[in-house]
Order: sequence, then structure tokens, then C-alpha cells
Amino acid sequence: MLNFSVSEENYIKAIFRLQHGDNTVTTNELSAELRAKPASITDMMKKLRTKKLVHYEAYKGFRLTAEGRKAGLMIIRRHRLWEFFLSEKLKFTWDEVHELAEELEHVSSKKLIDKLDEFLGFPRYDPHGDPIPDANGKIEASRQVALTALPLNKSATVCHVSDQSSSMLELLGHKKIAIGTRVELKKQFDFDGSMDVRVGRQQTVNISKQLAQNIYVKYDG
Amino acid sequence: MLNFSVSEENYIKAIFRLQHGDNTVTTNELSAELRAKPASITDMMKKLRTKKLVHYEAYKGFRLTAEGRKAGLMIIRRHRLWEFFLSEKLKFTWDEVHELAEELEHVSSKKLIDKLDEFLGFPRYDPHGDPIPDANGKIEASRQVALTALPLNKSATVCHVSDQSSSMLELLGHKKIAIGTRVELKKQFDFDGSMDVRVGRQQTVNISKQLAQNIYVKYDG
DNA sequence: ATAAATATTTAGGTTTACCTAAATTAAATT
DNA sequence: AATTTAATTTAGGTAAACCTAAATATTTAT
Ligand SMILES: [Mn+2]
Ligand SMILES: [Mn+2]
Ligand SMILES: [Mn+2]
Ligand SMILES: [Mn+2]
Repeated sequence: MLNFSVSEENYIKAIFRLQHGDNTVTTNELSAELRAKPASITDMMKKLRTKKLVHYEAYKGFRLTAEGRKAGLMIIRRHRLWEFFLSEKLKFTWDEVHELAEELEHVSSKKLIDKLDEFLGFPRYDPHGDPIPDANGKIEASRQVALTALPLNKSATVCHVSDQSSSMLELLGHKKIAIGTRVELKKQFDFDGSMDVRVGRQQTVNISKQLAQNIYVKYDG
Repeated sequence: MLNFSVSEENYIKAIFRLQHGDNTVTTNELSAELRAKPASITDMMKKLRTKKLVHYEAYKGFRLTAEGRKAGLMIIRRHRLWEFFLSEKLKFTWDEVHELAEELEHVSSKKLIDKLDEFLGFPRYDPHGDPIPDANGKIEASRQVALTALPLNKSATVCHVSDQSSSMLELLGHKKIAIGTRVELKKQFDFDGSMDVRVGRQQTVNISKQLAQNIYVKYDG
């Protein structure tokens, strides 16, 4: 249960992220995320399955088991605590910390991380605003929601798109929406689920239900 | 010149330590140090030779090249800065820090380590009393003397222990000896090389030759 | 100087985590 | 429903870093 290789940890963390709760993740999605070939993903999924860290059946995608999720939360805890340390104590800028934390997160002593947590004053958010799981793996419900679930007139920032096909990206580009874009839901139409959204400081654009379901945002502030 | 694997780094650091200046190191010595079989050492020496990090000819032992030595100093710098951090900031005891630093030392960003150095206030010695190389790899020449070479009744201060196994540190702890402890050699026994040593202001304790060889002191005053 | 003991290297595995190319299954188009 | 396209898996390889067992070189003892 306890000791994973660096690769296994990177896979677990990536699956955790791509699951967004508990959607099933596909071979190609994980392949893109980790820049490894699909064949390598299949290899690793078989290994993680025998270790009971993922549910996996050929051709049907995968999802972390309860144990896999627990492991994922601990890796994320380490990652975010190191990011906080690098930013707060060593004065790295927010865009430099991720890459370094990507390595530090694999030093897996529980005692080290709990003492680091204490030293840092039990911070609740990393420098990117993501919540840090506590020593038991408890994590604040993410403020990340699909655009379809955003309340009216509440400002939020696009933080993720779950479909990365070129047709999706073309459409997003056409509507001038990218990661980091400020958005605000102005009106929602019952008939087809489409919505009018204010993009940045510009005029509103209409967005289909299908598109909105694939855009994830974080509340501002 | 720039990027080494975790294994390569552990080999380089171990050779550096065993060289003690620039003695040549043997396959068996390194094998014992790294707990790897002699055949594995030979494999790695061939690899490090092609990378021009060691001078090596079959059956004749090996020694770091100038470049290998430079790499070694940087790894030792990282190791000792992390040890200082763990001890000073996270309040680990001095016998716990080595093992953790053994992992942290392989996160090899130069910028990270230089910022860590600054954050720590440019410490000159690690928790075991070993000098920390500066950002250019310059390291204080240590002119300490082993406890076995200390004259009778001359007060000195423990500044270094060359074996940092937990069994060694446990024994030192039991005898109430630590870095900074004042000691004075009271008697030396020819039969087994053991010695009676006054520790601090307390009564004398008996120390085996094997232990005394690993304790280094600096004369007081 | 020979023989025995010891140290080191070579030869030929194993495991992990990747890869490419080909085969198979599933999804989308016609 | 048949065909084409896309996704995924299988088969077979590679490189790093280990290993064991056997061969060879060096050192020590007789
Ligand atoms: Mn990582
Ligand atoms: Mn982050
Ligand atoms: Mn190490
Ligand atoms: Mn040390």
C-alpha cells in the first residue's frame, strides 16, 4: 500500500486530476497529459490494476480505487505544500514553483511532510489557489465547477477544458476564451441549455450547452 | 556535464567521500559503501568513465576527474543544505536528517539550492559539523583531528563524525556526545585501543577504538 | 616462484518504464 | 449495415541499473 515509484506517483496524480471528481479517464487523455505513448499508458494501467489502485477494463477507461484516490491526495498534498514553501519562503514566482514541486513531491516521508506543514503554519491553499489536503487527506471541495453550474453574475476564471480536440479549441479561440479568461454568466436559456456569457471586459457571446459542459471555472476572490 | 541520474549522483558522492582528498578508490570499497555488488560498480565506472567523470583503468581503482569532483561538491552542497534546513527549520534531530537529505539532494535545480542557501542565511556547517560548499563549490579545508590523535588532557570540541549511520549516532547519543560537546582524553589503553574520555563536565566514559576513529575534534581556544 | 586467497571483470540474466509497429476493438460516417 | 476512422491493446524492443555465476587478474602466503 505504501511505496510507489516516481512514475506510478505521476500516473496516479494525473489520473486524479483528469477524473475531476470521478469521471472515467481515457488512455489518450492520460497519454496527452503525461506525454507518454498510449501503449505505455496501457502497460501502466495493468500494473496499477494489479496493485488495486485503479479500476480498469480493456477499452473502457479507468478510475482510481478508494486506495488510489487516497494515494493521489497524499501526492497532491506534498506537491502543494512544497509549492507553498517555494513561493512563501524561497520567494519563487508562482509560475516557477510547479516544475520544482513536480520533483519534490516524490520525497515521500510522511513525517517530513507533516513537519513541513507545521513549519509553514498549516496553509490551506497553494500559490495557485488550489486547496491543500490535510494530514488525513481531507481536502476542501474544489471551487472548480463546470460553466453550466456557475450562478448568474458571479465572476469566475476559466481554469480547465475537459475536451481538447482541435474543433473544441477552434471554437474557444473564435469566442476568445482561453485558460485564465475572466467570465461571467449573464443568461441561461431553458430551451437548449445555451447561455450568454460575458468574456473578459467585452460583449457577451452565446455558448452551447455542449461547450459549456467542457469549460471549468474557479470563482474569483 | 549537467544532468546526472540519481544513481550516478549517489556514485559520484560516494567516490568523493571515499577519496578523502585524492586517494584512489577500489571496487570493493565502493561496493560496501553503496551496498551494491562489485559487478554493478564496474558497470557504473565504465559509464562514468565515458562521461569523463572518473579516471578508471581495469583493476586499478578510480578517482574523480576535475569535473567529477565539481559535480560531487554540488551534490554535497545540496545534501548538507537540506540537512541544515531539516534540522534548523523543521526541528528534525540530527540522526534523522541524513536519510531524508539523501533523497532531497537529487532535486538538482541550481536556483532552488541557491535560494535555499540564502533563506537559511548561508550556513557554513551542516548539523554534523561538516562544512557546506558555497555556490561556486568552494569548501573550507578541514584541519580537524581524530579523537585517537588527541593528546592527553587537552580540551577539544567535537566537530565532525565521519560515520553517520544511525547505529553510530545512537551510540554517540547514549554516551552524550554530539557536535559541539567538549571532550578531554584522560587515558588510552594499549590492549584494545579503547580510551577514557571526559565528556563535558561529567564523569569519563569509555570509548572503543572503532568509535574514536570516527569522531573528529578541534582544539579549543 | 608457486599456490592459494582475494579482488575485479565479463557474460548473461531481471525489472522498470519507456518505445514502434501491427493487430484489434469501438465509434463515426456514409 | 457497411465502411472508414479513431482509439486502444498486443507484440516485441531498448536502456538503465541492478543481479548471479563464471572467468580472469592481482595480491598474499608458503
Ligand atoms: Mn512529479
Ligand atoms: Mn499548484
Ligand atoms: Mn542520495
Ligand atoms: Mn551531514
